[in-house]
Amino acid sequence: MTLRDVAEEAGTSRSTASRALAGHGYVAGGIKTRVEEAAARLGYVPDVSARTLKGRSSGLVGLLVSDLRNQFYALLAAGVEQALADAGHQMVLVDDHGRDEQALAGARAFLAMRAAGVLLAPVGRSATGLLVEHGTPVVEVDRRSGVRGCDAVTIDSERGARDAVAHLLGLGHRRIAVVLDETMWDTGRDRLKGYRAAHREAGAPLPRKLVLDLGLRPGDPQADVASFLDANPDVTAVFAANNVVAEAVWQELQRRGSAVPADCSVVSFDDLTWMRIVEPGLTAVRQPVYEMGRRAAALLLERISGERTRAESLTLQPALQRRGSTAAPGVRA
Amino acid sequence: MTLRDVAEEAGTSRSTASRALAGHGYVAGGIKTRVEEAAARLGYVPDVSARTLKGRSSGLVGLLVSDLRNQFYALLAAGVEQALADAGHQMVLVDDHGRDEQALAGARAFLAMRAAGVLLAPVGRSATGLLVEHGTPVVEVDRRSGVRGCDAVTIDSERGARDAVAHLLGLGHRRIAVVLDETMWDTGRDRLKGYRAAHREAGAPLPRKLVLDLGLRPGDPQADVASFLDANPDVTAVFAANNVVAEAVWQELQRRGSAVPADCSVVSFDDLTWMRIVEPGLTAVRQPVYEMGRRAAALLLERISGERTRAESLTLQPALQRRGSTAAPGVRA
DNA sequence: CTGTTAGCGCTTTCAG
DNA sequence: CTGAAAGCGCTAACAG
Repeated sequence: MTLRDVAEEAGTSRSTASRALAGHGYVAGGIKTRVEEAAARLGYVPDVSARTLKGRSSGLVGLLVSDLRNQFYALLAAGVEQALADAGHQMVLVDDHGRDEQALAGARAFLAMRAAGVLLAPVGRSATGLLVEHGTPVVEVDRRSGVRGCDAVTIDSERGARDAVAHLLGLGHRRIAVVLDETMWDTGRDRLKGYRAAHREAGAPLPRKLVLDLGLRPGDPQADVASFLDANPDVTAVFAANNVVAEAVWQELQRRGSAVPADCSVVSFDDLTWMRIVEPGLTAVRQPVYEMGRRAAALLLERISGERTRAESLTLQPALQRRGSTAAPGVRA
Repeated sequence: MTLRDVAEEAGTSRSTASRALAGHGYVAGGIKTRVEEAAARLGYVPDVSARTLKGRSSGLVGLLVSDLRNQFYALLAAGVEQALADAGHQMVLVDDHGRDEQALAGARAFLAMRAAGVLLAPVGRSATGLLVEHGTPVVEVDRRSGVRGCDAVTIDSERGARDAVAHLLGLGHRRIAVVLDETMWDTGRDRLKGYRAAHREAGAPLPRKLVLDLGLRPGDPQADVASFLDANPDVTAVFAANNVVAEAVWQELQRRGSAVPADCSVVSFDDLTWMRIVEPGLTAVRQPVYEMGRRAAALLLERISGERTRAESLTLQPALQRRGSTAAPGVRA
């Protein structure tokens, strides 16, 4: 079932059929409908490979994430898909499971399929580099690798963290722990910066040794949280730097029967479904994740279409969502 | 950067370079390494479109889901991606947002890119039909459209529902409501069947009018649950047929201050993260969703490779996960 | 306005 | 074992 068949069915040449279906170029009205009817009758579906080979874009856009099972990335992917589909593009989704080799393999696949552009949410630096080098339009999402020439959409991590910690300080907490799982990317680093900045701005002394870094592949994060809390019984509040560590913290507090917020207040960076369902609701820094996906895709589409050539960075603002998990030290919700 | 450049760099012909890189066909050892080095030096990435055009498969596999923001589908997609990536395929993910037109557009896109196969999780019947008609290998996941010739992986909905409701009946409940959002697919229908079968098997009379169908695009599901509960104050337990309605039910019980399980027991079909985090844990029918994605992809790969030509159906078994939300009527956890 | 021609990058006979 | 040649399906000049 090729264009040739359609042309024969309509009694015309392949080029005319091509023009009739593509819409550009001159075609007589009568012929045009005849070709369209023939195509419909035969159930003709144009071959993207042939079109791509001829120099036009594949219409495919790659999205690389580091863990699709994490609701954060799922939402991001949903936003990206939405914006791409509206523009008639397809999304090729690759999950690197946090491994740089897989990220590279994904990037190579994107190159091989001549992807119109790529969105990168994992950012091992190597994938970004490879793609940019080959001239593929790239937008980094959530994290930045520092490679020049690519667009980026991020969320103001420092600001979100500062707001969260300032909220706790405002309630009177002075022994606030921060729990994170990486400081190698700007997300983790900036959230730590925000934690410090909030203390500075409040004129509160920066507690020593209240930073717990679980690492990206923790054996048993909840156990680590447990021993940390055992070692620091004077902690009255915890700032969890993302949804994964927030879960570990929450579960551990539950396990040991700590009353939240009476014994310990909790704030999470990243606001997922369960945080508003649990009792008392978990105070969280809401990130516009779906929106971030949409905006990133939009930025990429501008690049692809050539409307814009200069790299652009967008920073979205998070918002603190106050719920029952935060109160003054010792106070019940 | 084409094969021609690599061939020139290696001082050989295109055909030889092709054979050297592809691995099949006769190539002298020395030449082979020379070509490989040249390719590496130039950063050559083969063009999938050209390869596809030449008759080989695109290596792309489509996945159509109805709502990626729903964690169920995100997990499914993650499982699919994992299995596909292991086999060297890429996943093109389309979200139809429950609209049949979008599903069709997605299916057409899959055809246009000559997808090696497609996994269908939304199953408006039309997409399945179109793909099967064109000879694309199709695996239906979670729901079946009834179209012949495609493989399927589903979860035993009736059995899961029966177990859940039998559990409630065993605890002594006799006024058990079932809340669902569709009965047009086998998922909804079978869960309703299971609800009835459990009553039958327990010799319990089937309550009249305790079936609440919220519909797929409910205005305000929680409000509907509220008026239903108002109208049926004698209900002592609720069986929620999926994670979406479970959330509405849970939130409404919380809003009205009903004690779970003392005032009302709850079971959900589909076990998400939040259900084990809330207090008391939500008893749920655990579906192996990620596994279902992997198995479905595996089935598809068998079809694609031609190892198997007969359609095959797989049914996975769910398992009831008992938590605090279910107890005998009137009993506190 | 329409048809002929060439060629995108690759693979694959088929001679050499 | 290697190279020349043809062609996958489509589009874009360029003649007619």
